[in-house]
Amino acid sequence: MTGRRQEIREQNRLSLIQAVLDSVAEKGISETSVSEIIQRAELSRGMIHLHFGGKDNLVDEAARYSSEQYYNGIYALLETTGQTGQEHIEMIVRGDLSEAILNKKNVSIWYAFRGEARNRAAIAAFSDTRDAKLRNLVFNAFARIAKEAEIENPNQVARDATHGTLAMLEGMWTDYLLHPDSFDRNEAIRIVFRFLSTMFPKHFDLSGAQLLE
Amino acid sequence: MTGRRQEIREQNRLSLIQAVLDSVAEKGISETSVSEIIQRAELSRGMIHLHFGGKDNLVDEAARYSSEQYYNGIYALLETTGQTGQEHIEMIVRGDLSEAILNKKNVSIWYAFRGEARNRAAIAAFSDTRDAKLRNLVFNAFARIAKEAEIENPNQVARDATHGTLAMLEGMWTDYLLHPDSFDRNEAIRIVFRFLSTMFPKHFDLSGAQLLE
DNA sequence: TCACAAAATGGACAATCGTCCATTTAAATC
DNA sequence: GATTTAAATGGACGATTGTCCATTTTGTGA
Repeated sequence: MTGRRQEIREQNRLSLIQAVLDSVAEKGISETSVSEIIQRAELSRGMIHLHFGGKDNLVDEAARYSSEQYYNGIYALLETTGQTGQEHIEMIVRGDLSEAILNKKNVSIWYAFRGEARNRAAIAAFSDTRDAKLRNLVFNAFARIAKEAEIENPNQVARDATHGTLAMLEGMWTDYLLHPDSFDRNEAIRIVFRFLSTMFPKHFDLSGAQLLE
Repeated sequence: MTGRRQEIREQNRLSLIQAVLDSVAEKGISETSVSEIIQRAELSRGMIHLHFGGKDNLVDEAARYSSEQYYNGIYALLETTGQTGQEHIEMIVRGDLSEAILNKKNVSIWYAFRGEARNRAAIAAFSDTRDAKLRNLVFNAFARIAKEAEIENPNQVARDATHGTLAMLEGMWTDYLLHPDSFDRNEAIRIVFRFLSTMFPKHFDLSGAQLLE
């Protein structure tokens, strides 16, 4: 059994991570100080050093946690649907643009970390890992679709489709970042599906362009 | 005549802005301190307060300058080509993905500022202005194309094409940010043109997918 | 060449940063 | 209930932050 002692310890550890993410979302990385963090977590100053050895390690850990949460969210969605390539793609697109994943807090956090990624190796690594995992899921799905479509050069087409789809989703996130209140989720999904249906007319049409409930 | 005095003054002002941009590109916003800036500009500590009233104003001004540089670069390219819709779109896409505009320094700066945009009104405003100006150029070009194409609902199609194209370009920038050394400029352009040619087959084909020399 | 003023300097300053550890608290064990 | 010890506390610490101004420098016009 996990003793009450260890339980509290882990809960405090998590509180610190959540406090970092809240602060980054609300005030940005440059205003996320040790004082800010421990005030939000309602813990004492020494806890950061105790649990993580220093502030930088804590921030890195928060970035890792956040990346993992995103991927887990997408992956969980895939287990609620069928296993065909188009079902996977549809679910990834709709999930990536859903309120549960694409929301003000997540977007703030994600872009704040991205802005620092180039100068912080650990953050870049988590960002890359998330990206590579997602890319892999999407490519595998498109590879199956391209094979079925009996086109020439299916591998290259799958590659381009993966690249194009992810680039477009990325762009939609940026739109949301810049104009969260005027962002039109339906329009965003429709445009991605317009792209999908022109590339694979037999596999996609605009009827798939629905918001995730 | 502009006296030598005023000339030096303006040069120093510009040195400070350039120093901020260099520092942001190399070290990130959070490591861009007053000490760092004046060391790069080889000027004295008081100059920031003298010219800009404070560090925050200087950083805002650097963000404004950077946004303006981007837009001016694109706009200058448009004056070297024809005035048809497809010529404009081709030039914008090729310019946006050219080495002169999409390079390590610019990308670092752009994403660093973006990461702070949500928490700094001034930076968000410049980011928005650049975005709106570009969006306007692209929409006008697509509107002309959609009109010629004699399709139904040309306005909506032009809107979607604008949204999709800009989202894709945005995504390509992110790719470059994350993997500047393995980024394939040719592939990026090809994918955008694949999108364009499926939307407007009479106006675009893959022959336009060439790097800007 | 001299007097004036605009521009630039660089250090003083309080505030805040992150780190670290002597001390206190409280869960676990006897 | 007493003892042990892991966990948590919170303040001291030096380093660094951005601001500001008394002083010095230097171009300009008399």
